[in-house]
Amino acid sequence: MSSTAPPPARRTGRPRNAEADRAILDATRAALVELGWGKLTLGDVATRAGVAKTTLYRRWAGKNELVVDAVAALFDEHLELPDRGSLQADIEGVVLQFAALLERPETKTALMAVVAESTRDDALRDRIRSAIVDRQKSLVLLGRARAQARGELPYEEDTAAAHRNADLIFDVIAGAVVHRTLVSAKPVDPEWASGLAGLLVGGLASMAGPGGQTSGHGPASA
Amino acid sequence: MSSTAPPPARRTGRPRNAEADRAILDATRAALVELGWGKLTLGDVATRAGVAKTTLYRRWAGKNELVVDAVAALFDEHLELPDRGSLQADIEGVVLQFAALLERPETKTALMAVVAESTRDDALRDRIRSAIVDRQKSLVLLGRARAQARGELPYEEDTAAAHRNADLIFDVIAGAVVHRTLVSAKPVDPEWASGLAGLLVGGLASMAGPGGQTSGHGPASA
Amino acid sequence: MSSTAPPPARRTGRPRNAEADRAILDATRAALVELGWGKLTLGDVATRAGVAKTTLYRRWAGKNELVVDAVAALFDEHLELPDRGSLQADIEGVVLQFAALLERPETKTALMAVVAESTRDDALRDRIRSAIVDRQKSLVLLGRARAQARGELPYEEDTAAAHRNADLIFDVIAGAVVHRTLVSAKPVDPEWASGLAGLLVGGLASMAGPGGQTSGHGPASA
Amino acid sequence: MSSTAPPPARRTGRPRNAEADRAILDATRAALVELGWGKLTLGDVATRAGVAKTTLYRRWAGKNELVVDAVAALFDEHLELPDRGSLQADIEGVVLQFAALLERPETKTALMAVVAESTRDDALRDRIRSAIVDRQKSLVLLGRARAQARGELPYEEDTAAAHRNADLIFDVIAGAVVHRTLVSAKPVDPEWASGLAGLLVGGLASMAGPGGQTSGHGPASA
DNA sequence: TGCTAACCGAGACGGTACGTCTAGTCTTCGT
DNA sequence: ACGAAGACTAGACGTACCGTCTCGGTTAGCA
Repeated sequence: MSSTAPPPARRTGRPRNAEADRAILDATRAALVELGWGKLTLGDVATRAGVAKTTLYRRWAGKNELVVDAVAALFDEHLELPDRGSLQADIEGVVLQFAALLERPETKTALMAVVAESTRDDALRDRIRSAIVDRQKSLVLLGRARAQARGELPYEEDTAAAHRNADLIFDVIAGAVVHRTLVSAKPVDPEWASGLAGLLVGGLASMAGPGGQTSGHGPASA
Repeated sequence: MSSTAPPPARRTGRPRNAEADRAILDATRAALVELGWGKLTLGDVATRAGVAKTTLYRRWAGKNELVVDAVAALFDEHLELPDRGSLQADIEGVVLQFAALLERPETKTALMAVVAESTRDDALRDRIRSAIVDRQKSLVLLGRARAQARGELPYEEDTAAAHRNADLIFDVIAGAVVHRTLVSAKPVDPEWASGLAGLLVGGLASMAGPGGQTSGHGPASA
Repeated sequence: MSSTAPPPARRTGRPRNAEADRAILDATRAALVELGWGKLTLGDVATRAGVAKTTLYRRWAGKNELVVDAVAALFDEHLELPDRGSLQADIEGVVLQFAALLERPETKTALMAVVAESTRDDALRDRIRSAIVDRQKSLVLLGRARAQARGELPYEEDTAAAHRNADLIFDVIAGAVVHRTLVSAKPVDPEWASGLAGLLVGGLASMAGPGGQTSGHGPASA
Repeated sequence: MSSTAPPPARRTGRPRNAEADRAILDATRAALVELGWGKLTLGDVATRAGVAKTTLYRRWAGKNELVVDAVAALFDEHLELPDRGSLQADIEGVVLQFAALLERPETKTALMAVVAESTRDDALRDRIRSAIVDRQKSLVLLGRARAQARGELPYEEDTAAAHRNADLIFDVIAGAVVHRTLVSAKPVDPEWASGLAGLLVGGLASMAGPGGQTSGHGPASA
């Protein structure tokens, strides 16, 4: 999460001011909310943080890296998955939790901005994936494991298929929430979350039930 | 969809060069693919279009407006929904079609860029919605109507619930495709499309079958 | 004095609006006073004159020509030389008269502007000379003739020397007044005019008296 | 003479590159000769000087200030007054020296341009006065002191009158040379210089002789 | 205690693009 | 043919940030 290149164990000289890191990331988030990605300038971030521009460039390589780091921290804190007793409830929980995160202006702006930028920058995409996306995906895996333990879902024997399935569910949940929030610009309220969860639980059940195939070219409910 | 301020029927003075509009929008798309949103400069667009910068600023207020107009045209051409005989097949069709659109570099870059910018600009969001999103949503409505005609889905009596349901399906399909493409950065191939379609058809069936409830906190398939 | 190319007696088509010429020149002078040469724009002049830019360009070739024409008129009106009875008084008179002209903001600004431009444009310099300078020089010749008639100055026999002398006196008077007004930025009051006239009368007398030499490398009053 | 805001002894930050100042002023003079005031662009000056436009704007507020500084340097180097043994010869010397300076294309163009602009800008006029004019005036004072030491001119007792007198002589010399060069567009050759010097020496002698009055409304040679 | 290496702030540097403005030309309509 | 309106190309304007580079000064840890 921290800097681009973790300093290779310096031993001498004045150590870096640890407070500066925090001040810079805070300032980045604040500036992002006020100005948006396009108007965000590193000079302004430095001023807000009470730090010289040099200091900032000494620690991050550019705007992208800085903003990804600034946003990634938010995802660390706010994603967990308390066991709510059923797959339906667990899905509703994670949907609402993710939505709450996305409603925060800094998250919304920052996430879309870095994702947009990542369409042209593979390194940035990898960075986003490891810093943000993979953390969310683990929740999906956790939810599935719980549902399997409860007997709501069968244990998957084909490992590759299991992977594909988890990826699909993850893209559906995350994508739907993001699209609802940012594109449709409508609220993710409990009712909507329940609808989405119901759709998914129903779909998963139908796929698991009749023949257990997770993917196939034939009709799903034939 | 056309220019920012549709000229209010001027009657005097030299008329605007209609070719210029086309040249500018073409140049914008080309520059977008080569350079990406961040490096796109209006001066460069003007040069490519063989037009003075002034002409460009006379017709569009800024980068956002220009790019939205340049991109909106792409969405006009490529969205249709041939009847493939089943709900499952129709969904697969729309998913693959939308994915094909998103794979094109100019669409990918441009769409994400304007969406990102729209998180800070309500006018821009409305602009995107009317130019791009609403057109896609009509495909969802068409698909549902066909499925109902075929007997695959029941007719919804509660109009409000029907609306909510269509919105949900739309967010799920569009969101999942976008997330798969841009965030997960994996291909939307027929297999994945089939999986998604199967999940949705199953889910829709389960919601319609037992009690027809679109939202409920109880287990979906108990 | 009027347009750059005196229209060669057109006979067909709509005749030019004669009022427009006057309105444009008035607007030019007004704009010149308010904005100065550097900030004067032809578009602004056209607007002030209630005339299209095209009309303006059809009649004058550019900024220089327009401003010279606009300024030349001012010099027509204000130069005459009533006989005040002595060379000293006549010089004081012409000095004060010229100074009064230069104090007017439009004259000051305009004259310097076109003179400055003329350092790079020989055609413009000739234009200025015939329109403005030569008119003033005739006053010097008139004053000398009167002084000779009164017996204050001897008749010059060497015609070339007489010419040189008149040129010198003209440069001294005009130059001193301009320098006092524009560079030293101090008023040309009667006291100063008297001092200058006294200096010149004394100088002329000393040159005419001892040997009549207009040029000589020896001391003037030894 | 130096920069717009003589930096009040900054102590922090990277110090300014002293060579840049010289390169910019040199480039300004060169561009002025080639292009003239009207076509001179600061961007071009920056390019010629091998310097960024920003650097130029950081040190001078605009075209006027830059050109005044660029020209003022010439006056520093090229104006001095060697003692030539007599008032007549000293005046001839300063006239020829000043004329030589004015013949140089950059001086001619630049001086007239800034003087013209100064008719609308008091700050610019003060700048010109302190940077250029006052330096020339000191030569007049020096010449008078020498003439007084030689006994060619009496010592002035009335200090105010002495000031007025010096101002008059200065306006006459400078004004006559400028007018001859720029308006009459004729050369300042030794013959003309001698004529002007003779006129002045004679005038000064006549004013000093009879009654010593430097200014008066009565005839000068009564 | 003193050395020394890495830090820090400030701010100038060469660049690039911005969005605006003006010059001077061209095109259309209406008189 | 003219006048008015206004679009056109071309290019300078002065500003804002970029990311880099000197500076003079500070602050640890090792000797």
